[in-house]
Amino acid sequence: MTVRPKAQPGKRTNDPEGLRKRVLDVAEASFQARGYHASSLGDLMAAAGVTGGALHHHFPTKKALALAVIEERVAAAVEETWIAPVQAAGSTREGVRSVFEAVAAELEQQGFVRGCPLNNLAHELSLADPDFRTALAGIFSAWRQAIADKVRADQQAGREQDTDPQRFAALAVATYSGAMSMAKTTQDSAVLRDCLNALEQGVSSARAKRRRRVLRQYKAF
Amino acid sequence: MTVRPKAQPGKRTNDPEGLRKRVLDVAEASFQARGYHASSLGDLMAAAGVTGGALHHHFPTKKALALAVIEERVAAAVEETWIAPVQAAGSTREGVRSVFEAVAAELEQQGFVRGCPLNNLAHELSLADPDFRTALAGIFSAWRQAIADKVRADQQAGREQDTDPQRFAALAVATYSGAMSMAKTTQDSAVLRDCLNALEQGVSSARAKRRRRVLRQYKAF
DNA sequence: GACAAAACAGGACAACCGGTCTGTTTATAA
DNA sequence: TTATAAACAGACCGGTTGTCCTGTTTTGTC
Repeated sequence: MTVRPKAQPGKRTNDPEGLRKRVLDVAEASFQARGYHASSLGDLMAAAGVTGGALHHHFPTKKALALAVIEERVAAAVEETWIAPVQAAGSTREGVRSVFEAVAAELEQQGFVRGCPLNNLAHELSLADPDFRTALAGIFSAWRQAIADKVRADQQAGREQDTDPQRFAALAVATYSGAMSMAKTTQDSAVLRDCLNALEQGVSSARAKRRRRVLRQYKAF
Repeated sequence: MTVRPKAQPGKRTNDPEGLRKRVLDVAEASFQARGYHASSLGDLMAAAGVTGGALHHHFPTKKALALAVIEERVAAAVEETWIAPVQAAGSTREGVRSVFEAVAAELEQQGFVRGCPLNNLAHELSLADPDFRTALAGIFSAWRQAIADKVRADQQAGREQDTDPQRFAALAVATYSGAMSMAKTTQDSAVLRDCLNALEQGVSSARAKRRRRVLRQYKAF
């Protein structure tokens, strides 16, 4: 995985930041792939090329390590894959669509689904420890708020007047989370596209829907 | 928790089915509250009042126990709380609404959120073992199919002509799963109602939406 | 260079985990 | 009753886990 400059006997170079980063890299990946409880510190140490003493120096407990992964890595992942793209998009719906499609494309390319980092840890740790729960809830909150803010920006531009920002944000986050959950379980990213299409059809094709409804009523009787 | 008829020395009554049920009860609850890896067989044995020999007789391995919980309990829970109510409802939307509201009411009544049994285990075990993944994926599939079938029934009754059954089913399941995930993390069931409202507003208020859109365009310029 | 603090090495340990094993008791059928 | 298998009891074991502890090396500061 990551290259570790194995010191020949007698030479050592202290690199606290680099070592800390390596540990976080490995922990993030292992928590994502195997979960918190199934990831042993021994495995992480071996994978990161780090001794017990060094690990304990930077992260006194396993919980401290997980908390750092959540606050520094999971939060950043949500920021990078969701918040920033939505903020940069021309509209909320464009942003949501682009994220769904980007994630689906990435999953299809890499061939398997590891799931959403936030949801993976949220399910395993929310009830295990109040500190975990608080940290994870904060990320969910920021995620939702970013989408709601984007809806409000749309509304100030004269769009989405009939959309409740908070509700839509909740729906978007829930749909994505649930879709990723199913995608992980079925190992098939198609459900992501199904959900996106259903989401868009439901909330934005009002005109087409009304036309069809009239036609159908003719045929129904 | 459950009453265990502790045998006085010399008297014992074999009750294989009852013992098996007690173990499954305890395992289901513990897997739900603490997760699979965080539940030790020792704890389960103590909680169920069962010895190691008895446990091993009915469930040779921890994996076998978990598989039984998934196939017998989690599947039944989805059937009971989702599939049956939706099938019994007058329409898909009524069914979905009633389930969301029933779950939200139950959560508010009991004061805290344990999360969705299926999603909890799906996140922790889907990547851990192919057998787990297959069993869990089957439950998701049945869940989705039941909703999709209900939509098709609606369509044969002349409704929901503009709804794609598969997509709507995926959206409903994903929204519920994701909402429960957030509810568990924030320990607040309000997000369930937010998602339900957003879901219903999005897919069923086409007429009202169109009216508002026209009015807004007047004001916008 | 002297010195203190930070960074790291690596072993030790006690608790715990899941599984196995042997033996005993209960139910079933002949 | 007797044989036969199922049901259960309870101790045991090898391996693992997270954490701690002592010691050594590097780094920064005066």
